[in-house]
Amino acid sequence: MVAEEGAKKSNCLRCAMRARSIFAGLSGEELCALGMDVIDLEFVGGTTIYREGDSASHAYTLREGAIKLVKSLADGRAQIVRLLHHGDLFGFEGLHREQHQHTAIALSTVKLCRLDLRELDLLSQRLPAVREAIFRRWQRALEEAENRIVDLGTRRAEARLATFLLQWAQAYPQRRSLPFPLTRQDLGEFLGLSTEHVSRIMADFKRRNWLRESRGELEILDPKALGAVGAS
Amino acid sequence: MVAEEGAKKSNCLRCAMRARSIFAGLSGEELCALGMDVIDLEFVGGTTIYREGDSASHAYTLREGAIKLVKSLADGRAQIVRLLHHGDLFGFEGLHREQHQHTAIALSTVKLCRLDLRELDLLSQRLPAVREAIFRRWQRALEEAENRIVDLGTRRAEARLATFLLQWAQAYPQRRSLPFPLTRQDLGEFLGLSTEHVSRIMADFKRRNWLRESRGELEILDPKALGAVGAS
DNA sequence: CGAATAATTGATTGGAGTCAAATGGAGTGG
DNA sequence: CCACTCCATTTGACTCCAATCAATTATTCG
Repeated sequence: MVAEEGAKKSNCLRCAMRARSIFAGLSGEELCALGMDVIDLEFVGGTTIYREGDSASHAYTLREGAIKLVKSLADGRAQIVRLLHHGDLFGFEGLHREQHQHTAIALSTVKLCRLDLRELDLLSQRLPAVREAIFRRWQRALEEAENRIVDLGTRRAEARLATFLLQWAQAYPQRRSLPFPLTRQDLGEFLGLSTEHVSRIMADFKRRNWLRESRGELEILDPKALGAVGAS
Repeated sequence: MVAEEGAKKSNCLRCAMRARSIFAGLSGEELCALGMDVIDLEFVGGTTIYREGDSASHAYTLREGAIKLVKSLADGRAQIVRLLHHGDLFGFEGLHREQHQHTAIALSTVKLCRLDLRELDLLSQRLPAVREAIFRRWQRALEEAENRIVDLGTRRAEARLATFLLQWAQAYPQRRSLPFPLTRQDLGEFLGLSTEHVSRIMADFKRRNWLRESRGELEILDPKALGAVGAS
C-alpha cells in the first residue's frame, strides 16, 4: 500500500476547521502575520505518518478521517493509546520531547495540516492564546487517558466495547451510519482484548440487532441497549 | 481518624523543594514579588484533601509523603488514577475546570503547600516560565497515563505488580527500606486487580524472597527477579 | 476467478474474580 | 500485661471471563 501523499501550502484563513483549531480567536491579520508555513497533506488508510522514536519535527491537525496512535511492545503486540477524529491534534509531544512517543497510522483516508514544531514553539511564546489552546487540549487528552485507565482497570469486555462504540458515534453526530474503519484487531488493541473476543462480542451485538455493519460503515440500532451493557 | 491540620504561611524562598518546583528558575526577587500566599499544610494518612466534584480553588505541591488520586465508581468500587510522591503537583486541573476531577487522599502523613488557583493563573500569565513548568508536568502526567494504559491493556497481573514495585522504589532512591503505605486494596485499585489476587501475588513474591515487608516498610531483595517477571 | 486477509466460530485452557473462612496484627480498654 | 475487637491479610475452593489454539467462512482486492 503506497502513501498517496498530496502536499500544498495551506490557506489557514479559509480553513473550515479554524474556529476549532489552536488558532481560534486570532484575527485574520494575526494569522497572516504568523509567517508559518502550514502544509496540507492527504494520506490513504494504512499510511504511517510518523513512528515512535522518530525525531519530532512537526505537529498535525487532523481535518478529516481517523488516526490511531500506537505503542508497540517488544513481543510484537501493540496497544492503541489514542484514537483521533477530525479536529484533533497530534504530534505535539514534540514541543517538549525530542522524539515522538507513538506511531501515528491513518485508519482511513485522512486530510491533515502539518505545522513546523520549531515555528509553532516560537509562535506560541509570542501569542499566549495559542499556547493556551494547546494547553487545554493537553488537559483534555489527560482526562481522556485517565478515563481509559478507569475503564481498563474496572470494566469487563462487553461493557468496554459497548461504551466505546457509543463514544465513537459521538464523534460523528447527526449521522445514522458511521464511518468505522477499525478492524477487530484495532478494537482489541484499543480495548485490551484479543481479536477473537472482540469478534465474539461484536457478533453477539449484531445478533441482538443492536448494530449493523457493512464495508467500513457502522449503524447503531439500539443505543439504549448498548448503554445499559456499558453501564455494567 | 481526625485530620490533624497544621497551617502556616510558607516561606518559598527557603523551600528545599524550590529547585524542583514550578517556581524553579525564578529569582528570589521575582518570588518575593509574587504576592501569592502559599500555605504549608500537614495531614495524617487517610485524610481526604479534596473530593472529586469539589469546586477547585487550590492546587498543591506535595513536599513529603504519598497521595492517591482516586475516581469512584457508581457501584462503590474505585480506581486509583495516579500515585504522587514528593515533588509532584496535583489539583492543577482546576486551572481549566471548575471542579476537581479526582478525590485526593493522603496515604501517609503528608506535607504540602497550597496555592490559590486564581492567583496562580494570573501569575502564570505574567510569567511564561511558570506556565511552561506547569505545562511540562502536564505532559509528563499524560505520558505516564499512557504508559498505564499500555500496562493495563497488555500485561498480566504478576508483571504489572512487579514493575509497579520497582517503579515505587525509584521514587525513594538510595534507600534500602522503602516507605510503603499502600494496602492490598490500594494496590488492587491501582493495578486493576482484586485485593485477593494482589495478596496472593505479594505473598508469592515474599515466599520467593524477592521482598520483605513490615509495618508500612518494604524492602526489595531481588530487583533482578522482579524485573524479569515484569518483562513478561 | 483466485489469493490473501479479515471475521467468525468452536473447543479448551488459564488467569483472575468471587465467596468464604481462617489467620494475623495493631490498638484499646480492663 | 492480657483479653478482646477490629481490620488487613492470607489461603482455599470454586466460578467465570477472556486468551489461546485451531479450523472454517466471509470479504476484499488484484
